[in-house]
Amino acid sequence: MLANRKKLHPAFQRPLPGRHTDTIARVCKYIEQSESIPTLEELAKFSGLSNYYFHRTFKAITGLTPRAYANAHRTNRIKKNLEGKGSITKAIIDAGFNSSSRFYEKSNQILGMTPSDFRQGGINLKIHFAIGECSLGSILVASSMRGICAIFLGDDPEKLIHDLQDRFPKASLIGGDTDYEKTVATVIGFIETPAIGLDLPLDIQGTVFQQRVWQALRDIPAGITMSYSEIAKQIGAPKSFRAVAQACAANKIAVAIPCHRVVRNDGNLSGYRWGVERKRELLKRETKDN
DNA sequence: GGTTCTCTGCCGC
DNA sequence: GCGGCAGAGAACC
Repeated sequence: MLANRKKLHPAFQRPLPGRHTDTIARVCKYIEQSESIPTLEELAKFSGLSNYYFHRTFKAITGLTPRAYANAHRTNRIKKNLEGKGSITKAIIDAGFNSSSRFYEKSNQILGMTPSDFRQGGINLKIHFAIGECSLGSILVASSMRGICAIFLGDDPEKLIHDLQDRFPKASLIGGDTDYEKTVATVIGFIETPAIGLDLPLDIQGTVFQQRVWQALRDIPAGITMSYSEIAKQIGAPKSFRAVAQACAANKIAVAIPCHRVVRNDGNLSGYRWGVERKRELLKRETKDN
């Protein structure tokens, strides 16, 4: 079943991490230290590569485009700034947004709520959720305004709801919405037949590093598995395989961010937050589909 | 609403 | 391995 683990899928036949890992790491620092988002040209110049090749190399190593990396960093910065004291406008400007009105236009997209709600710990954040049953047991699907923010699997529906409360302690959780049942049905359909894919927006919240790991996971095609250290190499941080494992464990969106496709170096399944038997079953289905 | 920038697929050397 | 073009779409002003 795991014999194809070493085969290089076409998705990975692109500029390989390694040769420019150091350069890209320097570019990442450069982005982090910049007050505003540097242009592609500026970054390419800094790296010594052409715009085109720099862009592809950056994405191959970090899993994010330079713009997406800079945006993710800026989002983290605004969140940090809002946790501190001082005015919201100052927090926005200090994070590198050139005007607060522009930020407000997109605060829902960026924070999922207004900055003042965010400051209060997401007190007005609305999350719709529903519980269903699938062949893997109980399933909870939850969405914020931006998209699916959680998919949990388990045996006990009550426990899944408690988990959701723990993960989003201040949000108002809205259950029993019949419209939302459709979303759950779509997700269940995807779990039963992974080959159909999941064409729903995701609300992926995490640190820049976690997002890089999760993006790398989403790049693993169905039917293929990778090890934690392979993922670490893939994102240009070969020594960070433990952090990769932690990022996998922190994944809140089961199956859609396929952390089940990450296994141990020797091919053993290793752990799975939602039960190793479910991991085995998911991988079995995916190899059957291919 | 026009302009500029970003991103990706494809190709050539 | 690397650079370049074209075209679509997003972001900006």
